[in-house]
Amino acid sequence: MALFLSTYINKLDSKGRVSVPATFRSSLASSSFQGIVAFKSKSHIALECFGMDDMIEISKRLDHFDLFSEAQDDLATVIFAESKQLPFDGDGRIVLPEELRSFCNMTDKVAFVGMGQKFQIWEPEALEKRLANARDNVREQNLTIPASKD
Amino acid sequence: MALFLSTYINKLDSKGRVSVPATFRSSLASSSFQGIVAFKSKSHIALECFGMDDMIEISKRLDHFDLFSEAQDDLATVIFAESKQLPFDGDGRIVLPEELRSFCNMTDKVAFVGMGQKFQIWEPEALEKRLANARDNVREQNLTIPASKD
DNA sequence: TACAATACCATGCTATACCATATTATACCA
DNA sequence: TGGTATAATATGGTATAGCATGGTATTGTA
Repeated sequence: MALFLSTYINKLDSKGRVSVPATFRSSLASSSFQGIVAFKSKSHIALECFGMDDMIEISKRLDHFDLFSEAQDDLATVIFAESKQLPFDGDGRIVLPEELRSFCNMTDKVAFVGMGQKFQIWEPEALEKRLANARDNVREQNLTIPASKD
Repeated sequence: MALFLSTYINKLDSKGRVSVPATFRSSLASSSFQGIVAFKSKSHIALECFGMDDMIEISKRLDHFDLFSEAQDDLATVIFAESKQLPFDGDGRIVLPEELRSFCNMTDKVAFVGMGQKFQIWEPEALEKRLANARDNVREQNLTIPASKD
């Protein structure tokens, strides 16, 4: 199973290209598509990123709804219509489309943030603020990780 | 497995021709028919599109209704009788028949909208409204992807 | 024979595949 | 433990192939 850890900051070139951290790429090596799938986060000014296999998994779960039901339609629209398929080039880079870059206010550098099964891409300064905020939330609410169900 | 992702806007020429996005075509490469199947959506001013292999799959699902029940008959009529088989030309284009274009109020551009196992074709401005609507529905009803059953 | 549908061809553009360099991290050896 | 060699990674630039698009020819049909 793919597991994305740690944070890496890489450079965005004039064409919107950026190297995906090598450790993230190796997590996706066995995927059916050499690249990532990205879409705008619903809760942050950032991009949510998955491997293609996870998107297929999501698609299968949606099959539990009736094919033309409203819920199925709304979810599929939000998730799939607004996502972008970003293939690796020969050197492990992706091209971040202008639309996604401007949504995140990205200029010359971006941060890849491991989140376990998925990862996010942030404008580095926005990420700093978010991290400080997340630390506060964890401290104030004494958030903990649930015990294993095994 | 074929998965349709993202949204692409392509030009409709004077003969009603339009390029199917290359990524969608490659999802259909292994299909038994080189082209798509399209029919008018029941819930939107848009076209629902599948590969031929998925139409066969839908047909199997309909078998779960009683063979001569009203529901089965209605659905089968709407989906199969009113659907059009649109073959690719040598350059990966389809011809959208006048009847389907006018149903969607299409003029010079159309949007191909990935929905996972299917895709839709929209008049671009109508799509914008639909996207906003889908986002609202998901937020208001707290729709989420069902958890895995594993 | 006239019309419409479809197959075929031609072109500009853009995405991406390729190559070349710089930089960093790692491994090896003293 | 420290320094150096080496390999992997990140980055920058260029060439090319594929794609979207426009047009023409040919076939079938009424």
